Amino acid sequence: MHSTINEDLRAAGHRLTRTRRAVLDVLERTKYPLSASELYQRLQRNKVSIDLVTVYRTLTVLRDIGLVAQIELHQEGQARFEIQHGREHHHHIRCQTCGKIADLLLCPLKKITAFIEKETKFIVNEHTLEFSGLCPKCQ
Amino acid sequence: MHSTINEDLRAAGHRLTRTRRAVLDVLERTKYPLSASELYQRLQRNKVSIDLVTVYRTLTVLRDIGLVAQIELHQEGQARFEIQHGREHHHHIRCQTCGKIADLLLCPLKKITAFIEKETKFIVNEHTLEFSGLCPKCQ
DNA sequence: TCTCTAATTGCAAGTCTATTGCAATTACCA
DNA sequence: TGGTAATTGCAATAGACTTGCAATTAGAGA
Repeated sequence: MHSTINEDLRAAGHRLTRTRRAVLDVLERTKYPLSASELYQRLQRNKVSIDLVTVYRTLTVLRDIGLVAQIELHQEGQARFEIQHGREHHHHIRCQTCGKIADLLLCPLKKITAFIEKETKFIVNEHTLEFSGLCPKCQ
Repeated sequence: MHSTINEDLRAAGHRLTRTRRAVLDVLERTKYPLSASELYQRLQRNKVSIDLVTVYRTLTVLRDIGLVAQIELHQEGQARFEIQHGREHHHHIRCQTCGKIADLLLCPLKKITAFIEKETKFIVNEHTLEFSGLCPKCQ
């Protein structure tokens, strides 16, 4: 598992350091996308001393080579990150009251993307699709 | 047209001031969503002297009563605002190279929302759907 | 029209997320 | 083992957005 991650990093001229492993470990153990500062706090709790700046830089590298996905939820004011490597493309829903984030294991946008490309003459490379509402507990 | 806007404001305990009219005017004349600072610059160009803080506060009020929509595009790092009043619900596509933003006059999410509500037991109140890619000129 | 109150605004300062410069450290290939 | 490039921490900075507060303004009622 980590061997592929290592290869992906090296292919982009990067190294799989202790720091990066620690960041990936936290992300792999968390079932929802984390912000940089949440990630930093969890590292501290695990007695892993990594500067917040390094967390940001690590997330940027991991995102740029596609191991990690950057997610922006409506009006949250901060980016979140989750492991992408080995996971299906998916989206999220967030509770407007308690902030709980759940995965949506679907993406209904393939046909729509083709339609948009025809209509707008854009080439579509990415899309963002996030829902918000009230989770069962907060209703 | 402005009469309804006025009523909406008053219903929420607000006033339609010269300042708010100026902000709405700029938004109405612009065919794509503006950030607070872009809006501020346009006001200055029009010799309308409104503090940037007031622009932020105005946009918050207009958004909260539903006259204006707040849009967040992937990795832009700033919110954008556009007139919602009298317009169809729609989404956007943004060029990753030149930043051009185009409207997509469609929303494919009604059925999907019903499905998500059934699957997750969330009540869905909002969704964000934005695309990015390359516009015809930048391909 | 005048007055009074609450909403609005500008200015200064502050908060929070994220980035950059630079020197010290570390990884790893030859 | 040495040399070089990547990585990291620390300090400073940038940028979006918010808050406190005093001054101004709108407009409802007298």
